Amino acid sequence: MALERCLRCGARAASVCSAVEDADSLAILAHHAHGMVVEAGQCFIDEEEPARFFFNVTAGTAKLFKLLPDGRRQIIGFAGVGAFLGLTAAEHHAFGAEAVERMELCRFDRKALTGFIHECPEFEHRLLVETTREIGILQAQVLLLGRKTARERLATFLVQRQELAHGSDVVRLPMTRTDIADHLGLTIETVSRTFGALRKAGLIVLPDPHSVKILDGAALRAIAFGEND
Amino acid sequence: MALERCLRCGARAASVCSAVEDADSLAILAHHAHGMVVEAGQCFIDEEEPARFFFNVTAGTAKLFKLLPDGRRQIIGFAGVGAFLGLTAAEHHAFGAEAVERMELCRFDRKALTGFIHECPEFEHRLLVETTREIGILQAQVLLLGRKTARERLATFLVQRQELAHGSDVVRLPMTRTDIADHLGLTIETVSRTFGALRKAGLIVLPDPHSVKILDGAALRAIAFGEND
DNA sequence: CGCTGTCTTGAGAGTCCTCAACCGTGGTGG
DNA sequence: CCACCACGGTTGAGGACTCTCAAGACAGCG
Repeated sequence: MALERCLRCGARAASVCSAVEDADSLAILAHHAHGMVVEAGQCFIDEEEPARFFFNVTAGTAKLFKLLPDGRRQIIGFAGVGAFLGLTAAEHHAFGAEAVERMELCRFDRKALTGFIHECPEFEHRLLVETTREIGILQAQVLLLGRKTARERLATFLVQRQELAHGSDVVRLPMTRTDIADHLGLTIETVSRTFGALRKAGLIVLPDPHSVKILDGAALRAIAFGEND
Repeated sequence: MALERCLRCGARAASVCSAVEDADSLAILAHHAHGMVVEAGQCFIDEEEPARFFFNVTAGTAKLFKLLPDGRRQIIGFAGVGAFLGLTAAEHHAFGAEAVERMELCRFDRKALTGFIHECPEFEHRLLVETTREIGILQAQVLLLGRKTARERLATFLVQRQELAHGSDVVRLPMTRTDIADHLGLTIETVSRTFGALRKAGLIVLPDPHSVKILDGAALRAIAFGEND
């Protein structure tokens, strides 16, 4: 039954759902959950679209983006396992979402879940913690885009990715160079050149375009935090 | 008594406090509130400082900023009447706050208010709405910093300021050119030149450095949203 | 084997930054 | 009363970082 799926969910520990502990409430939550798969490159939230669903990422990675009429794109962030998407102050989404790699999602009807949230203070509390954390991440991104150089931006990105990988030396980058560029407010060429510069400086190795081996994490962090050029 | 002060508070309608409606809860909230005045230029939150207090802005405007070790500054946003400051996922503040003009604040002890919030679901719900709104604002700022030109950034800023002024043609800018530059990821010279360019184009008039009269709001919005050059 | 898509690398251009001078206002004090 | 200074803002000239345009390398795939 549905409840079992939630209990066995690999993303449960990382997600807001872990706030729901008692079996009755979890049964209700499970009842509203609809599992789905999204293939790489597929869009599952359209910017400006009415916000009908919430999504919980249970596998894979998504890119969240905003577009300008002439096609310029800014990737607001990447959503990995445990991310909760679709909360919005307005009645429509303020950004689009597209799978970077094959994803598994848990979809909730927005109206139904909104009612459930109101009756489950622990869930709402956990959401508040998550939105607060998200604000901190976005503020850091604002600093990056407003005041950091290309080199500092890429170093920051790599440090963040390494933290997501629990400090492992080898970091996987499921997104393309274009995605990284649109995330860091740069062009694909500048991203590529800056990767090359970090490699030449002996800070990283690039076995292939979708993974990085970090040789000198301390130096990378120093660059990221603006402690030297 | 304290309750009366909350009930008569001019910022109440605009703030999260309006979520607390019943008298008993409001009395508890009022009991934790400590009114204070901060003069222009004074700092009331230091970056990295342990987060001991929440603040509710009841008058004036603050700038919220992050610094890099070499002095580069990014203004994350401006906090006006009704803004609730100090929510953080970590135990210390991730940004500093300084009064742009004389301010009045309502200060709450973080631990005490956190306890209150847990017992007042309406308050927590309202905080979630506000943090969600804040996320939307920050995402728009990320788009601005990552992908907009200087002209588009300043136009966006003026449009936002006009909305805060309820659409009035004459918009007050309490902050300095340096503050605007640090908010838009530009230099003071570029801000000044871009103001000049918008003035020459007949879109705005600058009676003095701290106010703008908007002559062609539609054109300004078109520039802001990237619908033309 | 050619096609497609992604990434890399190079050369030149452009937007914005840096450095610098100048202007206007307000406050201070001789 | 006015010289002087501090501060914020404006304007100009030159430079730099990143972008644009372009070509080439490489892997995957029909």
